[in-house]
Amino acid sequence: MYCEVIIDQDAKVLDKVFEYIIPDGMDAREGMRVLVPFGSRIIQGFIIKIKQECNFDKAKLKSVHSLVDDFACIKPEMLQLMKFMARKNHLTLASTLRLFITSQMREGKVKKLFKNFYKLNSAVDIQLPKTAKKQQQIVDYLKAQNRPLSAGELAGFSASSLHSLIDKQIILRESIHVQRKPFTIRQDEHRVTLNSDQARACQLINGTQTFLLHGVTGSGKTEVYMHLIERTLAEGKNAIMLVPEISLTPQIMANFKARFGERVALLHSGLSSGERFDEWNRLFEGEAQIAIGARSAIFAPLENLGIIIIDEEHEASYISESNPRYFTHDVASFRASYNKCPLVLGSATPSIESYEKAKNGQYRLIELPTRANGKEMPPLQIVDMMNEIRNGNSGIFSTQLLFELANVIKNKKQAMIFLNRRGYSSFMRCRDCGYVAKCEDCDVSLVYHKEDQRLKCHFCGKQFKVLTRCPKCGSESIKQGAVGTQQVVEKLRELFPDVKILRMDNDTTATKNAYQKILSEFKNTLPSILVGTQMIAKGHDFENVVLVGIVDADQSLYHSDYRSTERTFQLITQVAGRAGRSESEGKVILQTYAPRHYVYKFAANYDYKGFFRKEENIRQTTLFPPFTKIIRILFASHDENYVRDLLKICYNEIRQLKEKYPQDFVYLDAMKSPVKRIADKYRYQILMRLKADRADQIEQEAFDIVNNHSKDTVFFEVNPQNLS
DNA sequence: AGCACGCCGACT
DNA sequence: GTCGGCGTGCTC
Repeated sequence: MYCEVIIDQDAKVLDKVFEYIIPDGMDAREGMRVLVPFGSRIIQGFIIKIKQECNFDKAKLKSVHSLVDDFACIKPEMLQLMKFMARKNHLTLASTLRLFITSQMREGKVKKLFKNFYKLNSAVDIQLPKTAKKQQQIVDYLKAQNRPLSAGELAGFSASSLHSLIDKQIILRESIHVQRKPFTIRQDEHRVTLNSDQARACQLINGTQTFLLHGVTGSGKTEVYMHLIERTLAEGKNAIMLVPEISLTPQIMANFKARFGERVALLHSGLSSGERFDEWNRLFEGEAQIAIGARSAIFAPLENLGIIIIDEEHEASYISESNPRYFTHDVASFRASYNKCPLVLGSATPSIESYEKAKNGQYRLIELPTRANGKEMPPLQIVDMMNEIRNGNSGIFSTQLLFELANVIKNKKQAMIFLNRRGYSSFMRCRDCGYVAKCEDCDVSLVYHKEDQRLKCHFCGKQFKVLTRCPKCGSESIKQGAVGTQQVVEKLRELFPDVKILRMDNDTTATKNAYQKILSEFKNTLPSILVGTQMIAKGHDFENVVLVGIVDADQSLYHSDYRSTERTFQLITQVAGRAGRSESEGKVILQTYAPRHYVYKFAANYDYKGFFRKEENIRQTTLFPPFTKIIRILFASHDENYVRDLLKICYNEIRQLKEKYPQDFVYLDAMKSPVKRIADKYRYQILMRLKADRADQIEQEAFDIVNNHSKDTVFFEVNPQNLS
């Protein structure tokens, strides 16, 4: 017997099938991990097929060295998914396979947690010399406890006394597999009866379709999900639910634990690798039937799926932008159709792509048009900052926002200030010669962080000393550009010196529990103001928050990205939802320098459909996704001449492709990347836009061209999220 | 990725 | 004469 093996190394040249002989008597099955001789060493691989014949020269074939496990860790569905994903996203098979298992299942870095327990050997009489006092203490302690104790529980005694007792066989050591218990918060379950919209949604969701559940903020989508999962379990099937990483808060997890107890496995980034493995294993062995987690939980090792749910489906985090690049929606849709189960995409502000699919019938649209608590969304006021400047106010805050902030403080309530830029200010610029401080490896402006007096590169993380004089012209008049969260906090502290002002962004939540600490501090202080980036936009409901201020709404608008308007709309809707969650009246103030932009008109009325129609129309006339496909081929290398030549060669061949399909190309050009250098690699790119009908075929041909010339300096990206 | 093989410079 | 630099090419 022979087998096809994928080597667990992701160099592109190794991304092919290698054949091996299965030795007689070896119980090798498809999906198993194996060790195989490879060149002069022995490495790990995966059997993806077992067969009677082989294609390779039999004389050169080697035999499988050994099996790593006694089970197939990759199930048949996942082997098919591997092929699908690798083809669709131009990935190596090995890097795809690796998504399906936990990291420590590589390199035999082992698996189940075994802990040593110690107990008295009942078969021998305990006779200790009187001098061995320490040893006697251990024996007495074990007698008193009358159960096996772990090393931790015996930590009060010295290891050497324990070891001599083991040598004398008075104490026996045994290794017991223990389950790591990553989650302990308990919460009482509160079950809500579904309202008629929710009940109707649950009834409609069935069969093998994809459903787009468009529910306004606070319409109770989570209740629908819980109900659907409950129903799925009752049918004896399993469920996957994906949520954005940032909404994997303890509160949400506690809700699901309360409802489903041990049947749910939670996969989130806070888990240690050991905990992660145990949760994975509970799913693999069928002990848990529900997988809840961020993006990667879509690969949960569950069979017999009865439903897949993607909450907040518009979130960018569902698109993997690095290493194995993939779209979670594609994977979910593959698994749903393999398991013949429904796929539910839920959002208050669906992505334009998804809503378009619902509109043309690929998805079935289900709406939850009313808020479960019957309250209206808080009124949203747009403040024209140009007007403020004309009236002599060039500060960060408008008079309206300051007025409302003062009100909040007077009434001992809370406010949230949202600003999507961390740091103190965006860049340092010389007033005299216009010099802007840039990272020496990345060709991007450095961001000024006042607290630690550093200039930081948000691309590569490098830090630099603050400039006191311009390195170019020597002038000392160096000025800061647009404001960041640090500066907002500083200004607020000046304005309201007695009020607690907290900041939450990537910088203040770097340590493990900082996130929770900031939130609970905010919650317990009245009055108080929380300043933050995207992070504060999600999930947390604070009943005393009566004001939300969006300081510079335009910020996400000016990314050279076709999705920036859509994102701005989603962000505003989400942030606005933080105000007025409770009895007290809420209010949202949005500051902008472009008050006439259509996104604000629709956002102010929470008019998703109106926004969709406008945005759809724009994308259609300007030929952007979902009406076209954008392909970006990035070439990056330390050697600038090399990339430039490579780019030229590939570009010429792709131009011939354009001549072959002249009516399908909307755009084609080659250029330097917007960020010309990252981590000292020079970046060039080919950009193309293809009409949807034949895009897949042309994409493949373009990929083959590029892949022929270079296998490791090229990055092939479809509809990339950011074009740096 | 790793590792062997291979073909040129300065060293106990 | 040899040790060792890293370019090239192969791994079932």
